Amino acid sequence: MHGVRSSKVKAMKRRRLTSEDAKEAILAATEKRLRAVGPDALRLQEIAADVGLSHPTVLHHVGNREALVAAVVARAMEALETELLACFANALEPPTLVTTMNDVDDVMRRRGQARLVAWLALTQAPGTVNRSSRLGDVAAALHAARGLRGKDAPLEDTAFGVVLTATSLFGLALVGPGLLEMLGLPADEATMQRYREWLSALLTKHAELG
Amino acid sequence: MHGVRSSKVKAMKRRRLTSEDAKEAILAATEKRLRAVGPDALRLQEIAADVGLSHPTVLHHVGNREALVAAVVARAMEALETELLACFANALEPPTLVTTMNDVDDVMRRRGQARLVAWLALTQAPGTVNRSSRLGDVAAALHAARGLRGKDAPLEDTAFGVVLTATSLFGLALVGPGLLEMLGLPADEATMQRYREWLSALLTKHAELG
DNA sequence: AGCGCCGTCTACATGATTGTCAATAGAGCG
DNA sequence: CGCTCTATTGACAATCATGTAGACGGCGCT
Repeated sequence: MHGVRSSKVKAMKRRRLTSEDAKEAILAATEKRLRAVGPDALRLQEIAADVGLSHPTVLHHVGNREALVAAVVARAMEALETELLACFANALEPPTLVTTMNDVDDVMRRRGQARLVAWLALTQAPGTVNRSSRLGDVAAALHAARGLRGKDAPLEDTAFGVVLTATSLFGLALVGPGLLEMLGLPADEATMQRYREWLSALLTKHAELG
Repeated sequence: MHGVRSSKVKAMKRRRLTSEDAKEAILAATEKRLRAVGPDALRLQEIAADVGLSHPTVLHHVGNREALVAAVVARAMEALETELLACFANALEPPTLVTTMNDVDDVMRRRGQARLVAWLALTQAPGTVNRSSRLGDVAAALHAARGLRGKDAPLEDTAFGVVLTATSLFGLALVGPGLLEMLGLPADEATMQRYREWLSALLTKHAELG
């Protein structure tokens, strides 16, 4: 029933990982399941099964369930911020704005970060968010770049552009297909791509005019 | 210890509700908790305590936990669609676009519908969404109204405007405060209001130009 | 008042999940 | 090869949530 690991008395081949490898595998498996089912539905047994261990071994490495979730969340948020900064760093020297949008969309959808953020927003108490974020610096840099091209506007204008991009692509990643279907649009990748281009054009036009 | 309802053998004043009243109270309490903690963390005992009943009584009225959640979700989605349609019905004769945005924002944030939708998007299997939505008709009506004022554009342009409004206000309701803080903006209601005005102006300008 | 329906309760059964513990067994090292 | 260290595990404990069973008791009806 248990495949390789049977309940025979003898001849059980245990594989033995280093502490680091085991913990890394456990964190990775937990993060995967966290994106899929959220923190409440996380089951130590399932995580252990994914890694190929028993659940007491998981507890041995991470302490308890709460610490495991906390560690994974911290790790994932760190990765998210790094990825987003990479997207906007490219935006400072933009081929066009749409490539930045595609990058952000890739982070949100393909890498599942939108689901992760949504889980946190829904389950974590407000105020548990990352306080010292480098995203503000990026917004300031974007604004400075705009200023160099002549037209300058209040800093808040640039920041609102970032808010628009982030919230819309975040929302689209979560409820995009359903929303498009409710509107009678095809809920396929081509439509999503056209929307991103449309949104880019909207913001670009706004930035070029007053 | 239990306040009114003690464990004394005699003299227990039971209040007796009609079947409809009890079920309504149970659904209302469940919906409230569903918004707060999500479907996984729903506890029949807590719902029962909110209503002032014991948990077997709750089960007596709703059958089982799964049916309870299903009933509440159906009810809430129905209400959500009605509320959104009301917002956009006013948008057909707009004082300005910003009032529609404020209405939608009120539905999403104040009434907590954004959290509800997010829970569903995260927990329900994709494709469980409401298929026959009247939202497509509203988008078509909006587009027709635009056409009457001269400038006409592809229908998708109007639909994308709805997508933008819905996704951005939805995302703002979920992660707005945290995002604003990360950008160095004050995460207060005034900033949110300015953002809605900014977004309205953006779309209005787009609609008036090509 | 007597009767019956049914909403409500207490008590219990059942299963799932987290966490503990002592024993087992790889792997490096003398 | 034997020894130590510790990753690993099965068995167990404790808690909790869902669901069941039977008794209790309002409340309407005759």
